[in-house]
Amino acid sequence: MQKEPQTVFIEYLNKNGLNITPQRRAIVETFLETEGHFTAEQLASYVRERTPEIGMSTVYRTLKLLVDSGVADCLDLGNKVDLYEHAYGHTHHDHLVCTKCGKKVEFTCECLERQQGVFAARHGYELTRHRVVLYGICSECQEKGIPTA
Amino acid sequence: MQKEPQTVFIEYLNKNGLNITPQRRAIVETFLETEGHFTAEQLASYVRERTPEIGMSTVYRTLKLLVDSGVADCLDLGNKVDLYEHAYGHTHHDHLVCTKCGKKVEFTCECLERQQGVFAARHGYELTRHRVVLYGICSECQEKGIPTA
DNA sequence: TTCTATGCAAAATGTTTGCAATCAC
DNA sequence: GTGATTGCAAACATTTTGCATAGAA
Repeated sequence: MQKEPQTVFIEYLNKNGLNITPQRRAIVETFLETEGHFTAEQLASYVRERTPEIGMSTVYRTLKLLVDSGVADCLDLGNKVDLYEHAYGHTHHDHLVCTKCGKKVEFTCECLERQQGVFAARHGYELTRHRVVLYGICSECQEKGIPTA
Repeated sequence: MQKEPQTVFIEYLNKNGLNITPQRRAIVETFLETEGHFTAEQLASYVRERTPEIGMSTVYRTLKLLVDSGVADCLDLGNKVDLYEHAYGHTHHDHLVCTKCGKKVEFTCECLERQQGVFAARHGYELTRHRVVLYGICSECQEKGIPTA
């Protein structure tokens, strides 16, 4: 049986002598209610729908705690914007991104998972993580048919 | 027999009604003399060693032309900084980055090259490109032995 | 001469930080 | 009370843009 993500976060706060504040509560709750991939800015606007008086720095700072506690993952899909997604209880996956509409699909590449260690070892690297992003055009955007420039 | 990269760039300029200026000349030459991965800022400082009066915007604008012409590649290795490398006459490769010292190794993952089309097709995507970055700690940094926090 | 390019300074972007006031425990 | 937290504004780093001047063809 697995812990609730909230619990994981609370325990992380306790363990590190950090306080549980209304802002942090609102941010985690909103974070967990929001599926998919979103920016800090988007999350902030969702949080403000219920708790209007939250500053961006608090959102950024709390997101950092969420990542450290293992509840959130921070993705860099190559847009210069950090995206966040649920991490706790989710298995590792990579992303396929539509370059027209931005739609994202998750997938797992078993072969890369297997192979990456081989490359790393070959060059004497101790692997910590990887990032695989495939870029393409999704079927809907292909139909809309703006030809690929 | 292959064209020289300079030639490719000059032809690109001509074809698009763009001028050949001393600045563009200095930037391409320096770009081609510089091996590896470097930022726009670094390239600018190399160019200025011989041609001191070059503005950053010109460097950025010219790098964009170099990428468009196929002479340069622009990489995003997850540092929020664009890195540039030689593209013309080089085959596609991915990168293995040391998270301590930043050292980069290039490799090719045949299996991903083969597999990526399968994933894309499965989700109805028409693939355009991919980005694979493996992060780890290189052998030298392992020896220096600052334990992985 | 005509259209493109340059360099500067200012804007834009997304994120981080300093700090005084405030809150959790 | 004491130390952690907040919100603001300012700082940041990187890249882009507007514009008047200068340059290529």
